[in-house]
Parts: sequence; C-alpha cells; structure tokens
Amino acid sequence: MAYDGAASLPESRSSADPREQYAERAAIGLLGSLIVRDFPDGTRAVVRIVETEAYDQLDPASHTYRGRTERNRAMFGPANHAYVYSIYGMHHCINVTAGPDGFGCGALIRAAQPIEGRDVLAHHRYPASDGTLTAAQRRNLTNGPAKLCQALGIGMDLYGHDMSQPPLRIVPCGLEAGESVARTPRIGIRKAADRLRRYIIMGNPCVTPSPLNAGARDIEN
DNA sequence: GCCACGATGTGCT
DNA sequence: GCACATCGTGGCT
Repeated sequence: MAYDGAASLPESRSSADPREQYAERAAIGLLGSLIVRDFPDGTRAVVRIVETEAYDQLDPASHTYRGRTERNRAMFGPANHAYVYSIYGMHHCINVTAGPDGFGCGALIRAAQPIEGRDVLAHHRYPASDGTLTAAQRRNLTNGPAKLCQALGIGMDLYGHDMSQPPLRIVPCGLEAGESVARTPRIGIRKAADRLRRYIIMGNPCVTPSPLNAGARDIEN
C-alpha cells in the first residue's frame, strides 16, 4: 500500500538537530545536476542525477554514525568530495560529501539519467554496445547506486576525489520547468527506515524501481 | 512483469 | 561471525 508521505514528516518535528539539513540540502540540491565522467581511454559520458539519499553522523543508518574510521574518513572531510565504498563484495556506491569539515555527512547518488555517451555507459555495464542491449538492460543502465558506479567506472581509485575536477565532476544544474522533488523512505536499510531521506525527481523513469515511488509526495519548499 | 536466491568483501561486534 | 546504503539470473505468470 502507498504510504502517506505528507501526513507525518519526521523531519518536521521541532526537536530535529539543525545539522541534519547539511545532508538533506545537499541531496535535494544535487537533483538535476550533471555528472561528467572522462574515461582514461578518452571517451566521455554525461548523466543527470534523478535520485539521492541523505546520510549523516546523527543518523543510525549512516556509515558515519559510529564515528570516524579509516573507511569513512572522506565523509568527515570537506564538502563536494567522493566517498566511495564497496558493498556486498562486488559493488561500489558513491556519496558526495556535504557540510562543514569534521561533520560526517553526505548524499548517496542512487540513480541518474543518461544524457550523453549511452554507448560508453553500456560498454561499462555489459560487454555490448547500446544498440544491442535488451529492453531490460537499457532500463537498468544507471537506475541504482551500484549500477551507476559500474556504468561510470567508479571504483576505490576515486575515493576522496574532488567532485569539481575531472575525470569525475558535478556540474550544478537546477530542475527543468515542471519538475518537482518528492521524498520517500530510503531503500534497502533497516535502521531509521521510517525517515524520509530519499529524494527523487517526481515521475522520472530512471529512478530505482520501488513500490515507494507510487506514494512519493511533493516536498514543500 | 514479478519473485526468490546466490554471489561475494569488508568493517565492526 | 554477521550484517550489510546491491544486483543479476533464472523460473515463473
């Protein structure tokens, strides 16, 4: 069943720590922005961010909740840098750090829309060019955090990378006319699962397929 | 289209 | 040990 996202927003409680806004504002602000990836072989791909999640050290679901470690140190560094981690042994995911130096927070980039270089993305995801992909493969090019990382060739070599610089950079862009942001619970977590810290461009076909999408509600502001 | 399940590394209890 | 901010495949409707 669809949950009513607007009925009870945990973030609207007056006791919320104002520092929670660092990750949330970053996650919302990244929607619509472009990721430009220049590959070592000279090829390029451009995708548009359509789905993000907010995480910070006050949040039990976050890697930074238990404090700074060697693994998560990038999250405690300056904003707009890459925190890359490996998960389930075979995948990578990328966060863009946010907030002031010393506060562990950032936004997980969950999904993006291919803008340029579809063929390049396809080659990194499958041993095939875009034209030979099945319909399912085309849908699944960049619609999940690990799929996105595979398509963009993001691995631990980009850990701590400054996201304003090549070969992986974010070009800030706003939403297009008529687009709006919705929020839902985050996907695939158990702790703090009720918090509405996942943000999507409403109605965009490239977000992670999830029953949560049907109940997504427009955010106010 | 949907669901179940297996593959696998790493940090932390 | 075990829990993971996951995904691909195969088998089925």
